[in-house]
Amino acid sequence: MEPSQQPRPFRRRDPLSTREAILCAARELVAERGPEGMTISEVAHRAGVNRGTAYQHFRNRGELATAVHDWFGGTLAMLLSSDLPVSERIDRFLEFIVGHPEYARLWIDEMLSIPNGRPNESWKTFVAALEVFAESIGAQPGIDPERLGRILVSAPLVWSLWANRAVTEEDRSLEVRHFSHEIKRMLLFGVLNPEAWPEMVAEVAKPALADKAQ
Amino acid sequence: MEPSQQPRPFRRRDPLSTREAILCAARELVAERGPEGMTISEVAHRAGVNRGTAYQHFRNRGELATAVHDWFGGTLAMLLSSDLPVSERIDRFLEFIVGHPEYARLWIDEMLSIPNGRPNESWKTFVAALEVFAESIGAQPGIDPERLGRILVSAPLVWSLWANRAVTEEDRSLEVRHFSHEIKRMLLFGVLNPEAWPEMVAEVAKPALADKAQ
DNA sequence: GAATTAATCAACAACGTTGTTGATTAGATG
DNA sequence: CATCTAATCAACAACGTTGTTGATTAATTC
Repeated sequence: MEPSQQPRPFRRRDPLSTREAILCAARELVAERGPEGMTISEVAHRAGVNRGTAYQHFRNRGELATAVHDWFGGTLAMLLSSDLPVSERIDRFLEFIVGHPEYARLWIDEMLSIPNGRPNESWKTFVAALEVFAESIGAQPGIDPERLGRILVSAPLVWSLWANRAVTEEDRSLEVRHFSHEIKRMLLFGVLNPEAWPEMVAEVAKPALADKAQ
Repeated sequence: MEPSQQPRPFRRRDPLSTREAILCAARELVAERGPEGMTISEVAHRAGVNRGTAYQHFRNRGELATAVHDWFGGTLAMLLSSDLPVSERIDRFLEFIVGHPEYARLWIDEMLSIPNGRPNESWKTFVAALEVFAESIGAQPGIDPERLGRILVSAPLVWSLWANRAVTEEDRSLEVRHFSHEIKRMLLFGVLNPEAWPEMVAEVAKPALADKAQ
């Protein structure tokens, strides 16, 4: 490597947007390769920034990782709470999550790593909202908000990442409509025809804790 | 590091179980840290084997990774097909998946990385079985097998990893019963009370493709 | 029991990543 | 304009991982 004749090519200084560029690249990388796959080198490279600059903004790898994590927590609440009617809320949610695969991936990682991380405030408020809903006239009786919440969130997350295999924008929005239709259908009517499954109906009629007792 | 006086401590030779130990450690590691988090060094260390030995059994990191992948594909079919009644099948599935978190994690990675990997044969047969079911008297009308399959599989997978935070064995089996109850309830009755959501019922009555047309 | 095979390991070189340091200078402040 | 702060970068050392090679020897075969 010969010493370059040209003066060092300094970039225009704008620490705020530099930091944002680094964070953005980090999110992207975590989304692509999972949290362990993110390296400072690659992040800096993608952000078009010297590796040392990244260390100026984030003390070390761990701090960058938690910064990604925090950014995520911030936007999560926004997504779960809304005053739109349910049907539109579902569509908005699905569209957002398909349009932001890095977000879906982060969310899944978040769900899988709660023991290590801090407790998640926005998740609690989401479950609280489900509890209110479960008591309302619009809900089926006997709902378990905590577990239903897991189902309602995780299924679209995993699906959305899968759906992003679609190449064209058209294919993607078609897939959104298909999934939206199926999940609404399921929410309204379930999957099994109760008349054909009397034993299961009887089993579910009992509370969960008594199921396997005796 | 001084040269050791003792003769080199050779381990009893048993290539088959050595290979199995390496594969097992690899699975464990992929489960814990995701596919990018698996290093040959750590795998060898956990398997109690010299790193060079690992290279004797697997040409390189990639080959070990696909070996893990293949092991997974093999056991997948077994899990999805069964002649048990539905209710028990659900319980067995949930118990297995909670008892084998490394499997759940691998499965999720698999679902998220289909574009890179080879197409998944066992998934196709699973969807085919769902198609047959969808036409049967036991099913609700209008089911979309492909999308329903995603929901039915991904939700328990993500839940199971979350459920493994439970410390005691008792807590875990309690959680299994709760989730089992909720998912059966949902399969039978859905989530929303159709009478309270006439617009959504009307929306779902139309086929998915016509939803947003006009 | 001698010769062969191959399973196991230690040591090596090449490479990538990490975190640190010191030099350079853009932009802010006086 | 002179000074100061801190944003940016290049270079460095320490470390871990990768894949290779050659030595050692447990099993197997003849």
